[in-house]
Amino acid sequence: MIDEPTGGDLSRLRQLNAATVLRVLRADQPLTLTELSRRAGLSRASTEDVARDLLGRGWVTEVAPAAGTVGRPARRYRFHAEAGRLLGVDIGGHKVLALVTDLEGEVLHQARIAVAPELGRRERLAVLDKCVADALAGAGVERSQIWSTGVATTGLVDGTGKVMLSDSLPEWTGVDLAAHLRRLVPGPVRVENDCKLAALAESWRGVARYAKDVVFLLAGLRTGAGLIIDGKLHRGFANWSGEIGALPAAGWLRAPEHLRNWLGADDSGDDVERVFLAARDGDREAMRAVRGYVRDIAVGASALVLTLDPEVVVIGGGFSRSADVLVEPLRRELDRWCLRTPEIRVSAFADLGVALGAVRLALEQVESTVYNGLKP
Amino acid sequence: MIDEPTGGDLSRLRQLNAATVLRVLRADQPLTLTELSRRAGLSRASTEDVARDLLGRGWVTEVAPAAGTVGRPARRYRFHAEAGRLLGVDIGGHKVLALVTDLEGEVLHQARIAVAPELGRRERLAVLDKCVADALAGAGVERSQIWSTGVATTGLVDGTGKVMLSDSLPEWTGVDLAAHLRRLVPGPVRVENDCKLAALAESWRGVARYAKDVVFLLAGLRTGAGLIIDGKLHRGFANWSGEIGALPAAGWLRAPEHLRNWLGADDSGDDVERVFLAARDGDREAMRAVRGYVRDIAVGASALVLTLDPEVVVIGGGFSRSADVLVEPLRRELDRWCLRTPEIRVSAFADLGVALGAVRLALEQVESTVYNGLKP
DNA sequence: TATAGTTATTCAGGACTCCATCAATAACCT
DNA sequence: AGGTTATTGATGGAGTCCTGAATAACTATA
Repeated sequence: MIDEPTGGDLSRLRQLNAATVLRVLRADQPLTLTELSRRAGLSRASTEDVARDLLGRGWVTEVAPAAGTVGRPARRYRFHAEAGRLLGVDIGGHKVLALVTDLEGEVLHQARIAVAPELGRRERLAVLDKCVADALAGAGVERSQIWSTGVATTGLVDGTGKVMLSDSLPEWTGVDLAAHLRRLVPGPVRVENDCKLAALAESWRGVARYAKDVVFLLAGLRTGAGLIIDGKLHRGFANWSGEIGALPAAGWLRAPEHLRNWLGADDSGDDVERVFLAARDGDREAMRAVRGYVRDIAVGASALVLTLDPEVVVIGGGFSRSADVLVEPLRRELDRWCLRTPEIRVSAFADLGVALGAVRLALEQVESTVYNGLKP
Repeated sequence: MIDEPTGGDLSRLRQLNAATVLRVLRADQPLTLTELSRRAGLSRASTEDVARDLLGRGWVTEVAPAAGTVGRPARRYRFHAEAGRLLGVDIGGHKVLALVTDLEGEVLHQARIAVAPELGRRERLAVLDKCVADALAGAGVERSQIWSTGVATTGLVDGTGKVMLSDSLPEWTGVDLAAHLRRLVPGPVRVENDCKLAALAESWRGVARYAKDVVFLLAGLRTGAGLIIDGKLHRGFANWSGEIGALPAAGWLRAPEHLRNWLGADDSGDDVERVFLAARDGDREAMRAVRGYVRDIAVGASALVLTLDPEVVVIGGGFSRSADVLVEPLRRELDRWCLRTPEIRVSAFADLGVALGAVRLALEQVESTVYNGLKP
């Protein structure tokens, strides 16, 4: 959050203290000055000073005092989440999803538009524009109120917000999403790969909240991974981290074949669910197909786990709806290969995870400017 | 380095400033006050104040003014590396190595004792004691001058400094090295796995100095890995990171067989070098053996690279002496599997790398206490 | 209903750290 | 010996934090 705690000016100290007060306040909501000062490690007097300052800048607001307490009722403050809005967008193969949230990441409105995977670039961008407009309208928010935007997309993304490579959407390669979004909304725009953002969401407010090191598996017809290392999203030198699936020995390329074979010729994407349903009902062939799928997935997953030794593995993506059929076999397979099998948890975000990660990306941007500067 | 930049007291600001001045000073050595103030971002007056403070505490010393400059010669300061000593120990299968350094990590003396791999636990610990004593005597340093100690050992280490598992030295499992060393020297003692520390050394003052993400491969009859992620040593939840070798699909278990087969029945460890020499001389069979070895190693290495997308891969360990025969084939194999092949570099530490990593571990301990507190 | 008890708030005084500025000082070069 | 250049030292002012005493608001109890 803070770039370099290099010390310096007196005002720098005030900045740091203001930042901690804000952080404490955001950790749990309405606090009295005395509580605040205790948790921030400052004297009451200074805390008051800082609070007045933050109040003036619009970062915090006052809440009605709590009733029914002994003594003079204390003023209570909370983080002013309504001061600005965040936009998080998930551009997937089958849908575009836009979330408008407050500065806490609380979702105010979501808009969703289904699209065909074979849709062209221009048309997809048009859908994106429409979806963002819908979300803003639904939340009753002007474009100008958006402080920061996060965008998730399939494919690998470079540092500037351009899509470098997308094998599921060939037409998508080369799109400069950051530039496109910047025309729509003010404030910074950051773009990132969908797996990575789903991982970020899980470590932010998902099932991996308290873990420092997390492996997130996006399980679907496409298999992907996102890594949280030391509490932060790991990107790597050229943003190609987590691409273990490219290694044939990892088994991820072959894995979905087991499911497709069971389905037969009709390979329409949405039908894959049927295998899991059948397996749950005890269909022998379906169970075998699922087992084969898991066995293949598990090799790559084990490679990730053995490399990083994470605290928890999170299963997300389309197949996570059928996680009850997947988790136990996966655990058994990981037990087979790993020195220490991490906890396995299933995402609880349904198909919102990626978009929430995008929101988190937007929020990180805001936090980084807040915590060193407190300018806005 | 700094736990929580929580701000707080006025004295905290002074601490931060003192820490930055020290950091600046350590980055490159003798500096005048004006230079120091410029780089630390403080006013000259404050810098002087801080410098006087640090001088009084023994953290910096004065150097003779530079001659041949115009104007009044400025006082020059440098980090007082002689204020304390560090001890770094590498306990390997075939040798015990102890380094005594100053606070910059400059080696004052090294002591080395060769041991047989089959040596028992008590005897090995006795050798360790001897080696430490030799190193101290050779450097002319009293035990009491040692501020901090780092220990590298084969096998996996738990958080308290106990060896949890060592397959190369079965008798070693369960040894409480931290406790043992604490009886020998004052100050904190930290213990870590040898691969991890070799990686740390490379990112500290080795060939991976400027990289944020590094995969270090310890190539020898045993293959291992250490990971630097975001500039820090990655340990994982239970300190089992980098153990990709446990996965059969990674090929690391099988890899040395290629070399052993060429060598024939006489499998004495030191002879492996012969394969590489023969391969360099053009022996067809030897070349085939080396190629097979590299092909197997490369699968696991690719798994690490694809997972993390590091900037550089460093080859260390016993075989790094023959790196000229290994690097090119390895690069070709990585090209085959990886989306982006990182730079490949060869360690320049010969067999000192692990011990230097141990020194770095000791130094980190000192830095963490220095930068928040400045007590000693 | 009045008073004691409890907790928050407000205010003033004191201490510490940093900065800007200016005069004094020291060494080197010509 | 004088000029040049840079450092050193001292002073005053500003910003921030802390402590402690006085005041304010509300509850509980007689």
